[in-house]
Amino acid sequence: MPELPEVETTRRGLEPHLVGARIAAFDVREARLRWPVPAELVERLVGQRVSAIRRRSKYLLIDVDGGSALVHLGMSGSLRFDAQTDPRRTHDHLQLHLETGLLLRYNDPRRFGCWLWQPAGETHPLLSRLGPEPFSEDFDANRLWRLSRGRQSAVKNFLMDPAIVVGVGNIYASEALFRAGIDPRRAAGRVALARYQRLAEVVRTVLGEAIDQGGTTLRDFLRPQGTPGYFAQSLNVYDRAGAACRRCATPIRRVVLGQRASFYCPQCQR
DNA sequence: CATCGGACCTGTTAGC
DNA sequence: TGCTAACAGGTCCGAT
Repeated sequence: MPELPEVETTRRGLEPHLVGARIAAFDVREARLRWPVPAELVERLVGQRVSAIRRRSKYLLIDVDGGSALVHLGMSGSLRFDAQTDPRRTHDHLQLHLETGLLLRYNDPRRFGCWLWQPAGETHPLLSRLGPEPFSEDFDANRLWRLSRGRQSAVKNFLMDPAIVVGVGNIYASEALFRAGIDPRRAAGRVALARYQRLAEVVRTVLGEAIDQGGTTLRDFLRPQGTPGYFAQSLNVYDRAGAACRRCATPIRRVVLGQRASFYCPQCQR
């Protein structure tokens, strides 16, 4: 489900009620996530006060003394604030009881997400090989151009490679390539520098606009307070196969690249 | 190295 | 109405 804008939206929704709160209890109802939830995580979190919540790529880091909970939402994970009296729902696998009385619940039907422990001062192996954040200075056209030379794989797959740049998932890769006018099937090594210039810009603007809109709610994404995101109404190509291009009215096409559905306008994207 | 396919899971929907 | 197959916002890992 979540790409960078949805994770950032989640982070912003958690921040006001989570930072400064002490964790009174941490219930693991189902430890079988992508990797088993380690017992150490429970020991490390209970009794601690949350000092910050950060995001790196699509991971959330909940900081306490001694380290951080490293949280990934996978395809179907979500975090939600509940009152103590709200009943647990199906797939509510974890719950943090805050001393304020709020309950932070982690729901994840497919269990592709993870909750792990990262000791202070260490970088978890999952984070160690990630490329730059899209809003950082390290992400620019030169990087895209340099790293793509000789690459035969589709530029869409290249853009979704977290070693190149983090946070661009299936929705926003299609959307960015539409805005840049680049055919998603084009070999990454056959995209010129000037076009990567445009791509780097629109990756930032599309992600930024999506964050401003609270993310994209296609089926079930909700913010921690229960409200949907509104970026779905701004999508130009994603999930619009057969519909008219908003720019030229040509029917949007769907193709599969790297086993993922990809959408583009055959007229606007070359 | 780059690239590909399979793996991990459950829920929803389209199609017969 | 019921069954089945395809598909879903991620990404790691092993084989080639």
